[in-house]
Amino acid sequence: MEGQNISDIIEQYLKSILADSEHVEIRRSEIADLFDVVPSQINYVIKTRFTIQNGYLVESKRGGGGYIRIERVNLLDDIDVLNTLISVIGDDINERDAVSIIQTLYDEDVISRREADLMAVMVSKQTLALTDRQVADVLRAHVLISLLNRLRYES
Amino acid sequence: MEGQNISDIIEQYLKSILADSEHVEIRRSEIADLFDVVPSQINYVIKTRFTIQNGYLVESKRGGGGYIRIERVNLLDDIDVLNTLISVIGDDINERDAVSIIQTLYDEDVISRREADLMAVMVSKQTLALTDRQVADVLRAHVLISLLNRLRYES
DNA sequence: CCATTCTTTGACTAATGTTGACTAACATTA
DNA sequence: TAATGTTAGTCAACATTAGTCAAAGAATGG
Repeated sequence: MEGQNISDIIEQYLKSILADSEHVEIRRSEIADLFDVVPSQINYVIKTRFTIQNGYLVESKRGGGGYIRIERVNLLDDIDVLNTLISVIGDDINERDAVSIIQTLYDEDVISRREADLMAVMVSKQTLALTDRQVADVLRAHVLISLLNRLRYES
Repeated sequence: MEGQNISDIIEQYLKSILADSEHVEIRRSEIADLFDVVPSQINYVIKTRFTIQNGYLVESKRGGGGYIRIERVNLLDDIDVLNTLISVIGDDINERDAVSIIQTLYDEDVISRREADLMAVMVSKQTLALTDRQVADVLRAHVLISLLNRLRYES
């Protein structure tokens, strides 16, 4: 079932630590050595198995004393709303549609008036001032999806 | 726990003093000796961790009796925080400095934790995913200034 | 058996930290 | 005032981590 491949084994290892602790902090090369894989495989495991959809937050730092930290977070009840809205966004979105999504979030009490205002500023044409409107639409979609993903959990 | 590298440890040391006092005045070589690093590492720590974006002012003097003085500034007391921070941003800004500014806004009770989190998402590299990093830095400055300006209204 | 998806690998890139040689500013003393 | 000593500042080389990406290999489903 599980544990067929090394990625699954590493996943289980990390999750066994996360069963007791709210977070786990690793040195990438150490875990890679422990399981005798190349360091980038750790990135693969994290990218495929410790996503925000699964309730995990990942942060890292490079350089001396660098680390990768995985944190377990509480997903909120608004998941369905958020999933629906994210699926609506697609690869690009114009300002009008973006604002209507933000309005929906406010109507559904997912965000406050002030948060809605900040988000609206963020997706406005004026803020995303780029010469290429297509690029701006793509970027706006990026921004919105990032924000919605952030709303999935609370810290 | 963080602070695996010596720069983090020195940062924590200085901040522990600043927790009680409005300022800390050091002799560079003494701190360098204390932590067994070269003197210029102290400059590195200050340059990366005690910037105005972080709410600190640094002044120093060379020659006999020289010193480095780090002061915690209360941006709210002085002038308008927002104006101060906006003037600091300039034409472009990297993610690190942007996050420092957002952190300062939170420290100064201008924004809530959640608003800070959302703003951090907005200025993150991942969100502002552009091929050209320079363009991303310019856009980030634009975004931050737009957000700060929005914080002026209502309240 | 083929096509598709998932996993593994490593070369290259990026970010951050550490070090030391050299420079600049200031103070003291001759 | 000039010379010397005592500090801090700058900068570039080097060191130490993690991230990206695409190609190759393995597993899976039809």
